[in-house]
Amino acid sequence: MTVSRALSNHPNVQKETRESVLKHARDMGYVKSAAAMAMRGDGTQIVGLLLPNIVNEFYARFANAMALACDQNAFQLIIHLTNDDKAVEELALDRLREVQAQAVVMVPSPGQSHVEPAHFDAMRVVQLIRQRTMTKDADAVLVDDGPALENAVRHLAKQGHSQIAYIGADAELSSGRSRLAAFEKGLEQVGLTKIPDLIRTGKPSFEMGRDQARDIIQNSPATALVCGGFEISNGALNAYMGSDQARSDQLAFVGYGDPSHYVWINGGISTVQIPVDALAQQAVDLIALKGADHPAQVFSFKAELIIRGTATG
Amino acid sequence: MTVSRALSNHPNVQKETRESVLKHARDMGYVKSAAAMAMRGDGTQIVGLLLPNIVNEFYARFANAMALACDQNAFQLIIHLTNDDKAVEELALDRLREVQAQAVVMVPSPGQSHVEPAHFDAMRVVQLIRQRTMTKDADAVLVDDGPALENAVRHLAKQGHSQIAYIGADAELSSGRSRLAAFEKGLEQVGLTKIPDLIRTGKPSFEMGRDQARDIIQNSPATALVCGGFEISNGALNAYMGSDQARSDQLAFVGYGDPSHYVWINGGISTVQIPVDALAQQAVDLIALKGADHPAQVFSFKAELIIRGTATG
DNA sequence: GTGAAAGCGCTAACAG
DNA sequence: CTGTTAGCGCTTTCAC
Repeated sequence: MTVSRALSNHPNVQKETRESVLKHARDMGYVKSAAAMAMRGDGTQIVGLLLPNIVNEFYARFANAMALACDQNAFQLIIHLTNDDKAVEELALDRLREVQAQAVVMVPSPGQSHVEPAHFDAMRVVQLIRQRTMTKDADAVLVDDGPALENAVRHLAKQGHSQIAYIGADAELSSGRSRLAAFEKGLEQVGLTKIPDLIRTGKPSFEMGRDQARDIIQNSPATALVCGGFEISNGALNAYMGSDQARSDQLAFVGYGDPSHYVWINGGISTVQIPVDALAQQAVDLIALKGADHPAQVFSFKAELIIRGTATG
Repeated sequence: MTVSRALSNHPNVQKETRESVLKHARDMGYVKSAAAMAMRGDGTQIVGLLLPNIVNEFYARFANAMALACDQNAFQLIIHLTNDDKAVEELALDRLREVQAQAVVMVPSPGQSHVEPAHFDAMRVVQLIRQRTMTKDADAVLVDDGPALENAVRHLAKQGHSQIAYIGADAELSSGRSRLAAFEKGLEQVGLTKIPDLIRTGKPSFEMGRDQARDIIQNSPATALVCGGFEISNGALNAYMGSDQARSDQLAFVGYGDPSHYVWINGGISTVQIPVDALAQQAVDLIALKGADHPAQVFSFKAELIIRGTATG
């Protein structure tokens, strides 16, 4: 009827009629049914965000920036936590498909995608931080942290360290591979030999970082430790701060990601800083760009090494 | 047709037919349209969460717990950030109504609700931390922090402090009123007189906390500072850590909320610890309890004073 | 055991 | 300028 046109801003409706309709609608608190619109095929305003968790400050800041941007663009942001679990991730994607989400921004969980079926559908996909090859064309917003990690090793070597340990993700993740490669490249650049026992890789998590760091601190001759992952860094820091004061004072520490409190801890935690706001902005730009076709672009943002107290000589 | 019954687990369908249907559905990655279900009146699986922000570790942990619980209960969690702005909040609520969210968990923004219209509708409402009187029956999950705050004052007095400052939310918030009252009650209990210049209230935010703390540190004779809010605490801590080392060493500090890193900063930040996981669990229980009627219950969880380095004599 | 009809809220495409 | 028809995907009736 006419009210539909009035509410949809169609031209063919009397000025007074429209205003009357709009007023009444406002008075009775009417809102259009998103379900009906979706069913007609008008699409939804829903965007999904899949993260391992949301307590890690990096992810929290990313989610915060995205939520803000989504509110501005009249999107609804649905968040699912995957805990880096493939099965949970697939479930979340299916649920997003149920509500016909326009797009998903996701941190792909480790493990090769076993030829994912129709888990994506019409959703635009933006991969964050990590990149997985997938059947579906997907944009990617990545971090170029190689130079910063090499730089960390060079810096530590210059401080006289020759026993530099590394904790990072294993080769299942593209980011795990590339960070480890950067670390090793750094060693090579300064002429240090790779010590297998000081290189720990695995499924990245707070617990993994904490346990590996604890072991390194207690049982290895390492004099410096470099982290290659957000949760790993926090876990390792937990072990570092909890360890015997004298022992940790002898260990140089370089974290990954830059939670706001790192600057206040232990004279300042040195770290690889990731430009989280730029990443979030790029991700939102990609999903706001509801352009029809998908050129599947890849963006990369440079990380920076920040030297503070824990890595000065 | 028959496939509908098969997919909906109705009894009236041949075993082999059902299995065939299910198999094909899985193969082609079929998922039910949430839009169609919603339109029929079956309700949605959507739950809204309205928070001021999500970088503050308290809110992040709350959101994390809720997101996890929602995934388990097959809910979809839509997050909107209000930045404590009333207008933004109302907009977010309307958007949640559009998608027929089952429930909203919200931290009400400051300011009396100007007889909110139909902003709620059929959504179950759970107020978090703060409570606002509203036309709609709403559950509330609150923090009983009075005893902990009184305790903080008593502890500081016992350490010899007589010039104790307080930064908190103003009277627009029930929580602001009650925390201030608890602080003053604490003063009274130890026989200290209230010093108006050392009591700062206003719209709670990181900036507000930082600026007030900076002013107190630089221009007041206070020897101790108690915070009455999450962002205020982080802002004040920022000023505290950034201030002249000598000056801040002379100032005892009691924060609010217990971000994981407080324990590592400056010998340990004393603080009022809120049981965030219990709060989140209660909120989820309330929304999972899709029981028809609304008894509008109020829950209260006890906060605890944690004394660390910054409040020891 | 299976099929046909109807309706949830909305709007594009046609009448009038 | 305004009204009617039809159909988006799904599940209840109610026949068969």
